[in-house]
Amino acid sequence: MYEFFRQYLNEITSSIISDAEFQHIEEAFAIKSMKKRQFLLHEGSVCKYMAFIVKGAMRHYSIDEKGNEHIVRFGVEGWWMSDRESLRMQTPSKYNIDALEDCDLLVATNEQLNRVKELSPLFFRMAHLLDERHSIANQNRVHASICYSSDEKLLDLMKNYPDFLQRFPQNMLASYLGISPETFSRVRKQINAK
Amino acid sequence: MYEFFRQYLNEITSSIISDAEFQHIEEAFAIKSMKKRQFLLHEGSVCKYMAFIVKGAMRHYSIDEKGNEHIVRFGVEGWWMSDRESLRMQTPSKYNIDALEDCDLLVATNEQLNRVKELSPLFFRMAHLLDERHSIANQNRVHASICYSSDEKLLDLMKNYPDFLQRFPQNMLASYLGISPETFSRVRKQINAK
DNA sequence: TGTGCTGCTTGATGTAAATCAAGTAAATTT
DNA sequence: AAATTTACTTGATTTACATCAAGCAGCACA
Repeated sequence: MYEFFRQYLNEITSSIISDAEFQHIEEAFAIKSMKKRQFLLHEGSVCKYMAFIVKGAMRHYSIDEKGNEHIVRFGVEGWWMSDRESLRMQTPSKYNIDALEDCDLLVATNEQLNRVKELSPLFFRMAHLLDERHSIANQNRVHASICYSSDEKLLDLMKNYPDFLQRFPQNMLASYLGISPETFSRVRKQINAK
Repeated sequence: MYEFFRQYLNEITSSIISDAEFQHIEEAFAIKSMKKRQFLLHEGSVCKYMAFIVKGAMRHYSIDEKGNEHIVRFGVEGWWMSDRESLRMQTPSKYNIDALEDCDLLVATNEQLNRVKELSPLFFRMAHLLDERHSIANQNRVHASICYSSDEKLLDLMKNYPDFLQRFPQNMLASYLGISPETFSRVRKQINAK
């Protein structure tokens, strides 16, 4: 359970974490299992956890006045899930996070996170790298969302996250791209024809 | 020139930086003036600098095959400008950055940045906070871009960055929102009618 | 074996916004 | 001051995409 997390930390920081340091991290993160459709965060409440996904898949989304879901982010093994804004500022979230598959998570609260950042320099560095990557990924997502037509959006998705197409239903992928499921289906057909 | 930067650092970290520590920072950042329309980064080249804007305004944008500009970010006094992906990975950028007004900048290269992060814990903390904020801002931008119709996008802009409406021409604001200048003009009229 | 879900496709219709085009006003250049 | 460019608006037309609606296939479960 923690072994995968340890590997992840080594990899992302290009280091080998010591037993002593990993001890701190292990203490800060609790194991949490979630069944499909269970919620990690409900709109209106403050985000409790920063969650590392060991197994399974999740989605981070909002619901508008008309009841439409808008997925801002997916998460799979080796990804983090949280509403950072809500977690850091301790403000009510406008988002939901739930499990798309049965999940095994490692979760830490905001305080535990701050504590472990102080105790483990490697974890601190990891947090930094993570923010950087997250920042860059979001930048690219903004770019795609502003510049691309729906077929370009889909092609971009197919290129960057080909596994998502197998793993998630098309209506969710459509929501992620900001297009309707029908358009998704039609554009997909059109692309495959080539 | 550096005084504004020093204030900024104090503010964002909620600390008071020592002379000794600020010395390191001052050494890492060079003063750079730019005339309106001058480029800090050209598409295809590797981003040289992380730039702190002391005075003036800039834009970060791409140009598509049809020659249309897509602005992903504006920058004004107290904001940072760079293509982080290109700077950190030292890869060619797909973006341009140029000055919308005459600018005074403080610039550091990637190495200088790494060095000053090592030398100054406060600067390191600042970098961390910055990434966090940047991440959150981009998250919200993704959300707006996926969920909002064009009038909601404009209202969102008016709420979050009211000064931009005075400062930047409408065609650029339209580009930033991912809508056409004509739509911007019409939607704006419609909103003001209320 | 049926009854209802869920996921996906396809066609018909509607609509928001892009594009095209023209014109005015303001700012810059000469 | 005239000429040119840039910024913005307004109307007409087109287009991409959403919405509405129906139908089908696979799966769950009773």
